[in-house]
Amino acid sequence: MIKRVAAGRKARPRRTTKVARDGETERRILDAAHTVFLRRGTAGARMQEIAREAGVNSALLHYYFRNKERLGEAVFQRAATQLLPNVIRILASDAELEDKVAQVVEVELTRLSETPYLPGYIISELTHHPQRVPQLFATIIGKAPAEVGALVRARLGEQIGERVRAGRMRPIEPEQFAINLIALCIFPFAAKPMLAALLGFDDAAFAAFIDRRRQELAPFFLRALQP
Amino acid sequence: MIKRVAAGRKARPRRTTKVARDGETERRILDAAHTVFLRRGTAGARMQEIAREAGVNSALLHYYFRNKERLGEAVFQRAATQLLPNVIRILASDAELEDKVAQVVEVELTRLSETPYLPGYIISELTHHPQRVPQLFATIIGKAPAEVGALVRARLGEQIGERVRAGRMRPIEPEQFAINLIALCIFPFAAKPMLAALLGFDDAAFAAFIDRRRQELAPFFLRALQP
DNA sequence: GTCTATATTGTGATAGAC
DNA sequence: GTCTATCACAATATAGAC
Repeated sequence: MIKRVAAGRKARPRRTTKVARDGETERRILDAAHTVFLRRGTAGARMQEIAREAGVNSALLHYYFRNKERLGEAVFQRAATQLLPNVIRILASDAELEDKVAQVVEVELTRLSETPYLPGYIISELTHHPQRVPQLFATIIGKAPAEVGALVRARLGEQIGERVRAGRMRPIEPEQFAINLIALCIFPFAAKPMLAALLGFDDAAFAAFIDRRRQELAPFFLRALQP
Repeated sequence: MIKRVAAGRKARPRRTTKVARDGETERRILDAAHTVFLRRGTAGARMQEIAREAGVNSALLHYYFRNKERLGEAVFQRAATQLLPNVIRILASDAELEDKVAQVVEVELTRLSETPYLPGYIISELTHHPQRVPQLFATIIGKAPAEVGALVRARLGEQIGERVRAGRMRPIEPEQFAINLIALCIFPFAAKPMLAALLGFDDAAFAAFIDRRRQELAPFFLRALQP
């Protein structure tokens, strides 16, 4: 049992150096870690660089996150949370299939325009640590990954089936449907550095490219499904 | 000037331990490095692991490649050479547009099925070292990257233009054309670990998935371009 | 060319003062 | 909670024998 001194009053430490309220420092560190991990990858990231980026000493990183591995997991989960749950929610929703396509395009291109390094980082981590994928996914979406897959597959399969029977759509496996859509949204960002070199895109040109894409992509995709 | 002893005869060192003829050891090391770098990424790869994989001592890696960075570059160039030049050659060729699509699908899915880690590795490296991209590309394809981009763009643009004027195709920028096609080919491999978790694919199921894709992808893509 | 042994540096992590 | 100082070890790189 912990002895309470001055019961009813929160025990606050005296501020001898700069001290952040609430979880502000923790957040600053996580933000910095996010930046550095996305730029360098988990293996290439340096605790020292994160500390500098956060404006604190590297000992503090260990104070808040214990070690590099845990900090890396926190960053990965935060990053993956920005990428996956939205798509899953939309694809599993009750919206019309055509609306789902438009929504995925809109949501993903918007999100990725804000954090263009995200796909490269996620793909990189998944490729280099495939064994951790199931657990990480489970934490992010709160269900077993295979369960989510089955849900999306069933829901999409149903909607596709309806349209095929009505002669309005060509048969396609729901998995292929989902992957094609996601590929078209994500790949340009994952390949951004390559496109920059090959097509001479700077950031502005790339942004314009994506904006044009925002208009064209859903119709492009839906035409491919016409009977 | 180096003094020649026994002129006319190549100076060969005595074999005291196991010695490989030709460039066999160098090749073994490069193969091992390829394996390890693709699995762990450049930053995560360990010279020691590469040496073990190659069945030699790590000092030999330095003998042949001087340092880790150069070894990494050799691997990257070798890897990128398996992925890029084929596509570029096909897209810039004189073949009919529809045939180009079929060829790219066929060539890429075949190549990537053999080395599924490749896209994840390339994307990872590009993301984490964007500044090195132009030079690396220049070495691989023997031209300035932007030049290649312009070439492909011009050739595709011309072919698309013909078809649009003939009312056989919907207008699309050549850049979007190329990226959509490449995205549909490469993304499933880059996202393989994610798909494995979400859809419960093991290697055999993934291979079957790709085989079905091989049939469907070109028609799918071409339908999207119909007027 | 290939090895063993070792130097040198980089980097994650902890101790302890404040 | 935050810092300075330092430890311990991992990893790259080199020297030199064979």
